[in-house]
Amino acid sequence: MSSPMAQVFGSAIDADGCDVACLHPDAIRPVIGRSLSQEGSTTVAALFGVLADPSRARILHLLAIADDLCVCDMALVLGMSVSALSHQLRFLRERGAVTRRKVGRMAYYRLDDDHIRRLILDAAAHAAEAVA
Amino acid sequence: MSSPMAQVFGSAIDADGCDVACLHPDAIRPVIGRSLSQEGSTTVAALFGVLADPSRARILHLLAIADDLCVCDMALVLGMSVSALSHQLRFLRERGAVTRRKVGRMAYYRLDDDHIRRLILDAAAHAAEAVA
DNA sequence: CGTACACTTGAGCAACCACTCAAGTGTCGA
DNA sequence: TCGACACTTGAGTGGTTGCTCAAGTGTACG
Repeated sequence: MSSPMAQVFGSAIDADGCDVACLHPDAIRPVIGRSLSQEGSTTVAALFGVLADPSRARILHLLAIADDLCVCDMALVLGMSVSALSHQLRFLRERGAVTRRKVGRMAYYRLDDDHIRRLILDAAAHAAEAVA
Repeated sequence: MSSPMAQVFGSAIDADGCDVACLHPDAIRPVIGRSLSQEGSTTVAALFGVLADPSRARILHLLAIADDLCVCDMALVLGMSVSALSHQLRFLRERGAVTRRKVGRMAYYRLDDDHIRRLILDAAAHAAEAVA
């Protein structure tokens, strides 16, 4: 197996075979082998996919500014059904974005991914700027 | 109309009405009015939606490490059909992520959003780390 | 016990998405 | 002027997704 880099970055074509078909060998030679691999792109897309839905963006932003919230309170603040919320929280939990703490019949969710916290807070600030 | 902040951040419920129905008034009062609005969440989701597809992630990453590439060369490097690529490039162009420069019968695309450039490069590096 | 409650889950459905295929536009060279 | 070429576009399609609705799980409390 090759290095970790080669697993995420890599190309389907080899550098030598290129010169035959491509139009601008000089333009593409420097990037051959440095582009995102299929596998790497799937990982990247999955990360952004977590944030690429309005409901999930609101859930994650809410958890980013509050520490710990139960499903019922989140549903109230966000104005969405408990069922829809639970489905999304399951999705987020399976991807490691949030964790659940059960107390009696309640479930408290917490944002558990600093990368995602940074992304959502940054994007929300960006969106506020764009409106201004 | 209210301030730009209130357009992006805001809530469907008012702070006073909460105390009746919610389970943890103290937990949610601090976040009332600070959560992402429907409109803000749509903007945020649209931004991440651009990056939430493996093919688009590879296209954008390729353009992030190369200045300027024609469709044909991109198709070769990425190993995808020219038609599929053109559809995605149209999508990216409509959202302002890339710009097109036409020279004769060729079209050169360039990444034209620094926010997206930072996001894709950061995420790709992150993915490489995760594999290691 | 038994009911109420907080949450979860499965089925089903309408909307969306990324692709292929085929046809179309505009440019270049012979 | 003709054909090859680089790219675009529209139609169609299989797959995914985010929701609702209804049923189910487990806990608390009388």
